[in-house]
Amino acid sequence: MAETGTTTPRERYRAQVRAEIKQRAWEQIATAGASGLSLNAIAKQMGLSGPALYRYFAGRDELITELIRDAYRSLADAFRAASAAGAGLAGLARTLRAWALDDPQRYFLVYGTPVPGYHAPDDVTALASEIMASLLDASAEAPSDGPAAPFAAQLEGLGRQWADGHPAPPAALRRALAFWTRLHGVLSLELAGHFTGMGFDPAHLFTAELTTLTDPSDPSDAIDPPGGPDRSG
Amino acid sequence: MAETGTTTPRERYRAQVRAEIKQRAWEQIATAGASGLSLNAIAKQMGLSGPALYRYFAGRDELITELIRDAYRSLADAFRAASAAGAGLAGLARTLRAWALDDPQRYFLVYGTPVPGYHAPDDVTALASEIMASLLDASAEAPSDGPAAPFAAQLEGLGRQWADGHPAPPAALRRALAFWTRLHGVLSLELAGHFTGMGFDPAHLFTAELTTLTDPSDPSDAIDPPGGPDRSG
DNA sequence: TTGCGTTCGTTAGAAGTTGTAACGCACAGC
DNA sequence: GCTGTGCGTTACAACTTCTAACGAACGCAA
Repeated sequence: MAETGTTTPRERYRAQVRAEIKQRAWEQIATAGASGLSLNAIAKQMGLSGPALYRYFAGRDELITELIRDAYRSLADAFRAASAAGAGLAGLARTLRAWALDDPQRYFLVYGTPVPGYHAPDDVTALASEIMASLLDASAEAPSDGPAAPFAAQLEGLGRQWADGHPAPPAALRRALAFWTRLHGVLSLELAGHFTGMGFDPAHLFTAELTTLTDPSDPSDAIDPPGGPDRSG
Repeated sequence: MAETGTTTPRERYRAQVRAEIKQRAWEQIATAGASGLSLNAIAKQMGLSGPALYRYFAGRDELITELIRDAYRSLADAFRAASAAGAGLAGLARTLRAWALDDPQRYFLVYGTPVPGYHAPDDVTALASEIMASLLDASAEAPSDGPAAPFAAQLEGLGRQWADGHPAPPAALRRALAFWTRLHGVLSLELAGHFTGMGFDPAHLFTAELTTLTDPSDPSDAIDPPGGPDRSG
């Protein structure tokens, strides 16, 4: 079953050790955050000396970059799978939230505080584009008629730039952007613990914000219920 | 003008050195992030030996906690000043964005990736409540009639919990929450550089999201323009 | 099966970090 | 002017990342 292809024993061993290093790194990150990741501690856990790990990763930065890459790939895969299963914007939102709650620090590795000097390698930005492409696919499903809004008009033809030349109308771009920023806004604050002790269920806030995206004219969870004050006067 | 009160020369000197340490720390954080903060480097910059700083801060953690405290206080002050100047939700949004852009790492110190083990001291949560109070003040200004939405209904009487017993109606709580999460969503992604190279102005996206808060029924930047598809069929 | 070469893990060490301990000096207040 | 508190020092321990040099083990090929 394990059709590993033409890999030498050394390559297999190397891949296995690299995988174990990354797994231990994930465990460490989950409990101490990315800044608390220690190569030496990982080596000790594996019964190795510190410098041994440098045979597998050039250094701490490369390991973290690899973890970021895996995190992006994981989210991109989840989105692609959801898309393939026919999930719409709501399905993607559920996928995103489940992915985030599954490992909050993994979410923060992708969308959290950036290191000022760090610049993501090209393949990572490619994965980001793939994620955006799945999002645009789902955003384009819902029909968009009516005149283009001022900001949306600014988005004309930007799909080519974002996601592998995705040809999406401005309204879809606007919707995808709102999906991203609003759900990230709720999720990141929830995962950071800023809602603890506030007495409401973050999941409800998440779905309420989702509703503003999938059903913009649905008043059920709008900011202002219908029949508000007459603003024309 | 400088009514320092009854402070001994030693106290004044101590306060001055502490202030200089914090200032250098802010500079370091701005260029290398919070994880790149080094007490030794600060000491060298000030012409001191490493352990000298431990007379002023118990350790790295206490210094960072103090910086977080200052960051919270800074935002709370900015919000209070804006509120006192009669700023509404839009004014608070402008204040927030200017405060964030002024020092992105300071923003991330407050709303960025949390350290798993860290728990904020009580006075910091009190400042968070004060920020929330300013937000609720502005949120309560706009009248809210109509039936309470499902999620908003869950927020009944929660103002007492959030912000110094602030008596706000559910709709105001809902609005404040949306203000917080939506603007944070846009701001944090912008500051993290996730919009770079996408070809649109993050400021426009910010104001577009703000419009959904201050003018929920304004179609100008809504997700779906008016006259959308008939969803009842 | 017998080499040979790549790869791996080791120890040693440099340069950095946080943080503690002990010492001396200088300053402020009495 | 004396005295004690507070400050800065050096020395040190324990940790980190990361390099260098060495030896052993392993796979492959003849």
